[in-house]
Amino acid sequence: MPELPEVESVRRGLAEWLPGARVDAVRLYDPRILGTASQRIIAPAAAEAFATGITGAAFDVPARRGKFLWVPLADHRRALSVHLGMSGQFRIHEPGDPLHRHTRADFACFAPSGREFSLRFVDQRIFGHLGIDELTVPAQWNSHLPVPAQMAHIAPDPLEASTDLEAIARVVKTKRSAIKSVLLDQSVLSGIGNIYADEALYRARVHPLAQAARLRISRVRAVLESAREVMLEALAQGGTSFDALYVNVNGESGYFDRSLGVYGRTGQPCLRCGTLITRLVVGGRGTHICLQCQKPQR
DNA sequence: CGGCTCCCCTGTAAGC
DNA sequence: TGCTTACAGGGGAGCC
Repeated sequence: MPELPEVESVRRGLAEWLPGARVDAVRLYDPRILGTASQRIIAPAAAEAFATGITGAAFDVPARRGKFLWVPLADHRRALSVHLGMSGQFRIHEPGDPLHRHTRADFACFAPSGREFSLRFVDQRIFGHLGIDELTVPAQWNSHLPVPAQMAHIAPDPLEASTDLEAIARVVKTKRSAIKSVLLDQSVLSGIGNIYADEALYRARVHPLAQAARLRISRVRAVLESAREVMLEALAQGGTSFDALYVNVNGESGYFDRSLGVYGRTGQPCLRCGTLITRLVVGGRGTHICLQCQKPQR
């Protein structure tokens, strides 16, 4: 499932193709991709508005905050907003290529070079989302990044230059929930999903159920820095999965399994101490820890 | 505020 | 063997 490093890989791939490209036609194969879990029924007018809003526009350089992605339109007032959800992928195709089974939308594009290509959004589970949205600068973050209005509540992520992890650590310290739940709270710090939350806690040797407010600030700092580190490493390994006709974003064939310390390693020995990795549930999410390395009191 | 639960969806896997 | 059920996960809504 795409978290920050995977979404950034996708963004970089799109950046090779989209800037300056004009959208000649939009085809929505499944309008549910415009909806959300609570708004699944899409009025035909809404689907129409999406298509007409994009058609004729030119794309600018794709941007990202956390797991959220958007492609500003050339007027710099609106953007194609994207969340990959669990299984969302972008693929670049020749216009006539056969459609992948789970293609939900297809943008016929005309590049400045004169080349035509097809930008396709593929999403098996339809947890992903596409939209068209106004760009705004959220007031609550110390950042000047214009983001789609729907994403205004999303906090900056650890890879943004203006993100101050020390300040984030102080915010985390005010939370009474389990540290893992705080890591997954995209309004505190964005980009961390279930996998990297487990990895960051394992690296920093912190128990996922530890109450954030009761952790020493140095431990919180260590967790946040570990999260940043592990995501940077993943990005370095996964950043090259894009070629002329194919975007690999689903993680199934990437670095995932190779470099993970605890995630998905239930029953296997801890790489540091050999203790068997345990699985528990935190905030409804499957959670993987080494009971020896991540003692509750630490 | 925080901690639940449910929902969206579908491929996979376990259980009967 | 073939069916049914459980489960996974990100994010948002609603409730206590």
